[in-house]
Amino acid sequence: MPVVSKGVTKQSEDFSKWYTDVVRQAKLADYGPVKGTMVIRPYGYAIWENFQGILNQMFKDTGHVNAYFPMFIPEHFLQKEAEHVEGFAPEVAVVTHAGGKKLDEALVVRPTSETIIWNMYKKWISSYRDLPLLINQWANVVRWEMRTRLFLRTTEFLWQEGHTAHATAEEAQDETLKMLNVYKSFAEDYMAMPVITGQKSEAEKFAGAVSTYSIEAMMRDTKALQAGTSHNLGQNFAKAFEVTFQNKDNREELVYATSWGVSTRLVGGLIMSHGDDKGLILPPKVAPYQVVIIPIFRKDTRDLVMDKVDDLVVNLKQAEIRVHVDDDEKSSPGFKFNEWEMCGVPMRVEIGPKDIEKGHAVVVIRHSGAKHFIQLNELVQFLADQQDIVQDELFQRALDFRESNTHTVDNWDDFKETLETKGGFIKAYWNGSSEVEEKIKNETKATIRCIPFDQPEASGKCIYTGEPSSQQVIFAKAY
RNA sequence: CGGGGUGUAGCGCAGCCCGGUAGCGCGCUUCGUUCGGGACGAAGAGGUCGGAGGUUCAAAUCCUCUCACCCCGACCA
Repeated sequence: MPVVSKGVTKQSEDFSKWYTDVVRQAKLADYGPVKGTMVIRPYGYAIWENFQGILNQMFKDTGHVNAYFPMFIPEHFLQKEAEHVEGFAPEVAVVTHAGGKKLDEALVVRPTSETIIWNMYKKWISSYRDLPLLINQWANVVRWEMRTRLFLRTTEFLWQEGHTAHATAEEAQDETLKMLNVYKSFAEDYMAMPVITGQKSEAEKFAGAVSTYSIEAMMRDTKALQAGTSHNLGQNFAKAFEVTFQNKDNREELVYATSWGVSTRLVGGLIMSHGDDKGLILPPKVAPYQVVIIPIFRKDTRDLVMDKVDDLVVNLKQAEIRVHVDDDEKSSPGFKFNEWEMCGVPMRVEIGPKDIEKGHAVVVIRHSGAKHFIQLNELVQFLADQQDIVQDELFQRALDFRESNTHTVDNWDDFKETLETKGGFIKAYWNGSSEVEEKIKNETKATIRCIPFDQPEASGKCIYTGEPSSQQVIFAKAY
């Protein structure tokens, strides 16, 4: 029997399918004509714009300025840093022809901008007085990935990349961790997405970095998502691009560097942190619309209802609440309820003749389904109060979910058993060997997401070799 | 790159085995009735059947080649 699908695939049935269904049905994004490319549609882009607005302010508050560097990079730039070229070579797109002829030197389309930026920094930095240099750019980058998924991994994606230059190693390390914490605040306070901060293992770190730190979040299928990274690049790029400065003692020194970024992948993280079988659930602080009003009327009651709605809109806007009125007369209220639930608007207001008669409106909270009857004169205040309440509940719910899907194990059999039957994050000790990490990955598909800053007092023994170990790490299957 | 799948109306699909003037659902347009959890009726618009060759009186259907996309694995934010 042909089933006309209303709604989306259930999460419990097929999480991947659910994700794709939601992205498309909520009109966040669509596939582009070239394999792996994505069109970010207005509703999805509105979320990204909200991310940008908040992050941009956070960057400025921490002393950074924005700039823009070119997308085309001379091919030999990429080859200057050994690890860097090795890490990115397989996934760069290269332009060999332009202007109707073959180019003398091929141009790579930036997969990240360290090389072109450090090429420029060489020109700009000569004295300790030029430091620190704290620049961010909002840009697109291209990485030719084998397997792509909307928002999570696409051939071209949007991101921000901060690139800083410092006079000392300590300063660079401070900057690296400072920005990691900016990301943590953003994820938790705005996206309501709890994250674990920690250091990446040698195998997982950025190609060209001395050390990489990340924020790791758990999605609703209990898989891990690396949601942001911050790198201490040491003097690697300064060496490669010969960027030196004269210190106070008039001695020449190599500059210390950091870079840090988050991408449109965060939109995917947002979707998979909160969504349910009805569709998206957006935290108020990043939702394009925080309130949707659905007026309920017939021809003869239209003006009565719309008068109230118009008043309400004015007052909500005054209270700086992002509000949308769906007064489309072609679709029924029931249709709109489902539609806006799919789109994840945190709260919905229904106003019809019956409500007006009683002097109230109906408010339905998206994530809980809770229904409230609120007097019209208290409505704006109620909705304003709910913003924070909903925001907090979503964070708490996500945190509870992560905690209840995080398991600590201390022997290899339990490790495999837990991973297979329960999934989620697994805390276990590890001896620090890349070889062991590789073996575990091959045997279980689980990778070390990070070595959390938050470590237990006691030490333990390596989950794989049984050797004594002082570092507990988080294993998980990851996106 | 390995494995699997799909290309027919905007979307989802049937038709292909067994060749004979292209169909269904949703969506879209117009009009009317509806409107408090995915409304209904009537009338319409819309397709070089992914592309190129071939077989045939005749190809969406058979044959050959090709292209594209999706899903699952190895690499990655």
